[in-house]
Amino acid sequence: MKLSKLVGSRFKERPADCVIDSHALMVRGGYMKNVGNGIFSEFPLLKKITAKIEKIIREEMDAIDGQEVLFPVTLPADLWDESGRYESVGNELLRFTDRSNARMVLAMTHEEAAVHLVREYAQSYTKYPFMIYQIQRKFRDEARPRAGMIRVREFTMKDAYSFHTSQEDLEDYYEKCYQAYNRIFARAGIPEVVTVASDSGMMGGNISHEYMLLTPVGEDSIVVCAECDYRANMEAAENKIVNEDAGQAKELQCVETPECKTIEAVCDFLNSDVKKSCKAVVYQKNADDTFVVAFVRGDYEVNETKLRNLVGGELHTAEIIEEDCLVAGYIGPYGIAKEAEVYLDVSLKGISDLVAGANKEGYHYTGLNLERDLEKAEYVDISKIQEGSICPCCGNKAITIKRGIEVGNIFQLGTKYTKTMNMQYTDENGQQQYPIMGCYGIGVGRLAASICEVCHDEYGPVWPITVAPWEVHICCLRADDTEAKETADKLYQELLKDGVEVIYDDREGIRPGAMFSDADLLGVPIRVIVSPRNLKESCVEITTRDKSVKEMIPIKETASYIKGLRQKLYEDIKEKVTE
RNA sequence: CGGCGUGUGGCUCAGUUUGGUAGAGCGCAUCGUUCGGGACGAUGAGGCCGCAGGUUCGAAUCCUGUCACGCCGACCA
Repeated sequence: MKLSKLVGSRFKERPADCVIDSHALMVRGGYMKNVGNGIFSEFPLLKKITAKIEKIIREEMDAIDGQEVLFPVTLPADLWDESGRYESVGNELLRFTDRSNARMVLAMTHEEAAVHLVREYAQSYTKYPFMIYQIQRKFRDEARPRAGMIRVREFTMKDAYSFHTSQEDLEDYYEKCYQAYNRIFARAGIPEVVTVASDSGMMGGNISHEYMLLTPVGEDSIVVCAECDYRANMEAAENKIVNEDAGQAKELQCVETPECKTIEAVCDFLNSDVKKSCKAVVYQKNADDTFVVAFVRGDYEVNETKLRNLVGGELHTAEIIEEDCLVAGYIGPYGIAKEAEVYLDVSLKGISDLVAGANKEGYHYTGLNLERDLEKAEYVDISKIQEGSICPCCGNKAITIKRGIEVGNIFQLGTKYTKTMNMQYTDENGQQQYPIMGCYGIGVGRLAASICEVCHDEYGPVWPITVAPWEVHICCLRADDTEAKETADKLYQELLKDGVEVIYDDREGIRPGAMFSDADLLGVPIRVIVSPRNLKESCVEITTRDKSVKEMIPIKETASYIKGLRQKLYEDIKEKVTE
């Protein structure tokens, strides 16, 4: 490929609306173009990269006996009625009607379609286990797309669905997939992707893992233990708290605390320790009238995901008005209105002397002892784990919080979809059974952007050779110089003949600086510089995009040197792939 | 859905406060001089200033509405 023909333009200035580097570089480099809110087109440059990522994914999925299929993007709503998700999923699911007014959806995930495809086929236990996957577009009407290709509304995803006749078999396969995913990310040049325990969310099921690329621009908070292997999404991380120094029990007193509506104000006013205070956070359940009040220690935050799982319904931020049974700013667990559903966080357990709202305008209690003063004090885990907290796995106070991009996930779904959609098989005893499912996703475009995010410098991406748009980039610095042109042409042809993927910048009248800048934006791992200056020494210059190699190579040895270097780059990546 | 912000040639932005009929740099085209980290000069093309109303002799500028995009939050396999 000659660079002069590559569709897509590169430019110097950072686009104004790009917040993260990978977004800015991929726009500047002519990789993609924004079409609408969270919707992008891919130029050839990005398409080449995503095609390589897809190839790696296909190879690894096929290696664990996956079979590629293709589901439609548009699905009749009936199918989503079967699983109940037409109703239960929020606005991320784009619903519309066709010309005959039939209800349709744009698929945001394909569990329903997968069950639909195989439920007649797989009526006998002899067909199991099997896995089907596809690499295809999805649409999710995200409330807030952001960060370029990291969070978009329409995107390419590999989604896989496995079907099993026993939990053990699912777990075996889950483990295989777990390893396949590690190989995929290592082969794509980001072996540093870690797995974390996660919340299953709307997918249902029990066990699930997310594959996280740790980077400060990530939008998920990841809990990592410095002492052991424990890693979890903040949403799912158990918060273990032991209030050892609980203090002396004191008399329960109702004290006046005027205009103290925040926990900080109360503690300031009473000159008390925030760690001995009780903070209330109020939600409303399922948009009905039920208030859900979560109490956590004053220095903790409510983990809404954990709370939502406990409550078993949707939660909305509540606004308390005067007619309500609660007193905004003065809510406490003692003497709270019976209408409210109350949850006490484990962070409150064992504190004998708490400051808490008195459920009365302008008053708080001091000396509150939940075990003593409440009829029933049950504690649940609904607070966010913090930096330095106790690791739920090893018990050390070694928790750190990092940021990560979720590049893939795997779920043990169980029978949620096979039951609701009535998919059954006959087992060896002639009994009807529901198959057990797993599902496994990887966002292709997000993966490409994530690689760029962790593999770039100030001038452009530094693509790992396994996903790079080309392997070698030839810059002919003076295409008007006959000798340079002929040398570069010849090298180009020779490399092509040997099956090397080459982009050849043969443009005349482009100054070296501009040519280098373009090459940096393309991020091709091996660069060959042919110029009159180098030719005086009968050499060409060969560098790597990451600057680790910079050699003058005699012209005659160029092709073999490049092939050797290419080989080495592939091997460097292969070394990090665990078998 | 709430808060904030921005819409002016392909890109980055000025001009809006105080209305007078649109600018700069980059990019693009042609010519010349240049040529190892985004050169210089000359000439040229390209914009009904997001859209719709309104005020006015006159609107990019003031008013009303609307749409789009971005950021923060809520939400999110």
